[in-house]
Amino acid sequence: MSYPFHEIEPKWQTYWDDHKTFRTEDGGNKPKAYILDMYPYPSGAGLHVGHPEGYTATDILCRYKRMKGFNVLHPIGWDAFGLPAERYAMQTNIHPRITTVQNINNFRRQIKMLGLSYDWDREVDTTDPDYYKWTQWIFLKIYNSWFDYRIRKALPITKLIDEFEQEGCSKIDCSLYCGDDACCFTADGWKKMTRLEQHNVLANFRLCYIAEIPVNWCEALGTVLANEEVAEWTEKGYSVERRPMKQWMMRITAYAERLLEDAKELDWPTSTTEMQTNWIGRSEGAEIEFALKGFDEKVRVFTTRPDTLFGATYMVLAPEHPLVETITTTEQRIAVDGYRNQAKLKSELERGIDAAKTGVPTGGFAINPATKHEIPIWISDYVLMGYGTGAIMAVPGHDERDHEFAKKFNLPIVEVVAGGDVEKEAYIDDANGVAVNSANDEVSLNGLKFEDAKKRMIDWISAKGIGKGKVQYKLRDWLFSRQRYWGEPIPILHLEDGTLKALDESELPLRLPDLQKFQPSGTTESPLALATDWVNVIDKETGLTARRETNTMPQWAGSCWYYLRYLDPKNNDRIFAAEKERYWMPIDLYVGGAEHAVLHLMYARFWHKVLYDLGYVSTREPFMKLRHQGIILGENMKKMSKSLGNVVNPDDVVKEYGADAMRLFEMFMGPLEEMKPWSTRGVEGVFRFLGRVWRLYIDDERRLNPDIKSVPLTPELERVYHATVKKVGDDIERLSFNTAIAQMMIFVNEVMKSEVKPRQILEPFVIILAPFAPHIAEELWHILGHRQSLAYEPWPAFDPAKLIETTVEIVLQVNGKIRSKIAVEKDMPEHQLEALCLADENVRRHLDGKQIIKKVIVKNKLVNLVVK
RNA sequence: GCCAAAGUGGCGGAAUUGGUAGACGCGCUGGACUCAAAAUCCAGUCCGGCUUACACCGGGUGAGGGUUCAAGUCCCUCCUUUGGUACCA
Repeated sequence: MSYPFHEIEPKWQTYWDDHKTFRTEDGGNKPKAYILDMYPYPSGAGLHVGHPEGYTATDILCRYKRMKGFNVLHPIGWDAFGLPAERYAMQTNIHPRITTVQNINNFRRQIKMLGLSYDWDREVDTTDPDYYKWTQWIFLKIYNSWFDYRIRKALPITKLIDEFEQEGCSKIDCSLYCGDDACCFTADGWKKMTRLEQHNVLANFRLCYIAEIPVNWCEALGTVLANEEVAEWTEKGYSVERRPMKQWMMRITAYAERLLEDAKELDWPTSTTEMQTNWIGRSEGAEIEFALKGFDEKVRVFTTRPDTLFGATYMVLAPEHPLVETITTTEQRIAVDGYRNQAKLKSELERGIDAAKTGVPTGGFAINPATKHEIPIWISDYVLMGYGTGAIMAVPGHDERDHEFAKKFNLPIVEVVAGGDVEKEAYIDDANGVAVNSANDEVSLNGLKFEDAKKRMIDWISAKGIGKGKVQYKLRDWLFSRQRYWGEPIPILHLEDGTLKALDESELPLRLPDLQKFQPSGTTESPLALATDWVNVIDKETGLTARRETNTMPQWAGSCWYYLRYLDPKNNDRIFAAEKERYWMPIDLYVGGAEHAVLHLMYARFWHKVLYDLGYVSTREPFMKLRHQGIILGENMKKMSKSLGNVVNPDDVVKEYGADAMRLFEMFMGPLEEMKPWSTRGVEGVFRFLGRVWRLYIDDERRLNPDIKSVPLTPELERVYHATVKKVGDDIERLSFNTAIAQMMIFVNEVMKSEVKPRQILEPFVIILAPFAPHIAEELWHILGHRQSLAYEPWPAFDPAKLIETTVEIVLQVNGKIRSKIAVEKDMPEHQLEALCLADENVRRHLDGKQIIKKVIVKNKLVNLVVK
């Protein structure tokens, strides 16, 4: 007979809803625990078995923590903007709002069906204007801020204007903001600028800005994609081309150093921290200026090996480098233009696939500042415009790529670090190499190892004013705009005088206009461009005509801060109350998919740091502890997919075995973070376990099993009970749910075997079971005579004294091999153990005729005799 | 190529600090109950040898080496799988 999960699961779900059992108060005397799931994108396909894995894990921890006396914040919401809903609208003309609401309703039904203990009063939906009002509000905060490198933090742009008015830009290193166009001005100079001029200067400083950059444009989707999104869509068969477009960017690069540093204090999977570190890609080196033969312009290069400057025998520019135009000679013009046109057609990815070196000489020459030699300047697509300065000094003796290129095009190779054979291959050992052939009238690196040589070279170029030490990052600014309808409108006006104007906070939310059609605009603008009434406005303040920004925000925007809105989800006056933020933050545990290792998790950290600098949040980092749930494969060990027909639908599993069995199985499969296959047999296994639990407590008449009585405990039952309380608690704390479940099975097996079923351990066992299988536990608790939910019952205590076994098994070894086992009293002194070992018949057989040369005795564990 | 994580029975996995490898579950085998089946319960189940049996012996945690009285666990080399990355100067 199976137990009536069909009846009891909906019953308790209704009870929890009606009683708002899991509503959380802000504050109080209890210690707090903020335990967060990555909220889902509510797709039309409904919940996948992968979702409940992470959700069940956190749910168990939350239910346990409540019993341990914590005030637990455990919310859920919907990441509901996004391309799938919009694409569906393009096909059907059904407003994405409608499908989004339907999908959310379905997801909510499925999540409730699993008995997850969320505080539903805190549900958020990123597409709700009351939510995206605050996404836009953060956008404005970021737009109206700049990063002050002197104190390494963001400040309101008004502070910068004040400074400009007082002392111009004299105290600021403008090259960090304006690059080569650094336009230095005095306070007077600032005041004399026109509105537009001032606007343009400030644009260089803002954390959010518009730039014309080559982007990944997808014609079929009618939108640009971030570099990191390209792979996802090309896999689905969409093609992407590179074209320069004006796009909104966020200056995440300003935070590169802090993102790197603060990651050290996080309890995250090493692979995830590692991926972020690689993504940021910090490297230390120098920027060096090379003079051009016959031109006044200089070329700047970035190198991590300034110690090899004497070995730079040629230079390579990226095909898109602006100076290519200037230096190309008439003889080389045709070849250079041809090569540049070819390079333009290739994406960065395609350039990488064909690793064979190509390139053409420009005919121009640069002067190596150390050797004074004229070195030829080539262009090649192995130099990327997007990294460093888009130009390199080529040192074929000590760089593999330069070596390959030099070999192919017969360029000179000079050894400047001794230790290898530079004719054969580049010698790149920076730990052992010693500088040679590296001296001129002013400086010599000869005899120095890498670190010293590098330092001396940087000192020299700095003194000469032709370069400086520099830290370079791979990380690029965040491409923030998308040509979509179904996203947060960017609250910016383009005024007719060419300036941008941010909306005032009081004008938020800037709502999406309703559209009749959801087709792409036909231009590179989003469908919002078609909403002419919405787009064209008059700016009240200046009276100028204006156009609204038609780009919308990327899907990451809403998820960059949703964890903060949960703290105070209904607040209409503020993004959240400061005291609530101080009470709840930071997040104690964050669980979600590893696919968000760099994107979501880095963008969210970035926004958090800006909000921290501006004083809105009190912690440097949002997510103190992070874990990823592993992917659940299909029964055939392959990734679940519709085409393979191995997708498991939670609705079917719950229908057949119930939510408790589903939860239990997902946790019993193996370690949370590992990849593991679904197994219907496995579900049946835990389902049988729940059936055993039911029959242990309940007789055929649905009454309490009459064998459950207040009777004295046997020592065996007492020990297994206390061991279970301890192990299940410990295992939940370290998210080792599979072993916790195994221990509960051991307990139930023991009690089933026993004639006596003492109420004093069976009653608290229901509490131990409850975090894992809450419905059956509530029902048993009820039948045991309680009239309230067990959600806040205290977690049972265990008595460590009861765990100690009075007898222990001692392993007797000879030469490390087990020869016998004996049961002895605990803490038997070593000399007695030794005596018993020597007396053991089987041990003696192996000692026969041999000499004992060493005795290893570990109390309560083993005796090992070493013989010869 | 580079970086990271991981390789344990027929299967999913356990072994938290160097100290009894294989907990728990699945599957399988045998038995009980039943007219029969399902369900349930009991027993066995790493591989091999020997044995009526209890026992006993040998081997065993991807491969090979090392440290140690003792290694799934620590060190070195290699192989495989998964994830990330892709000329980042």
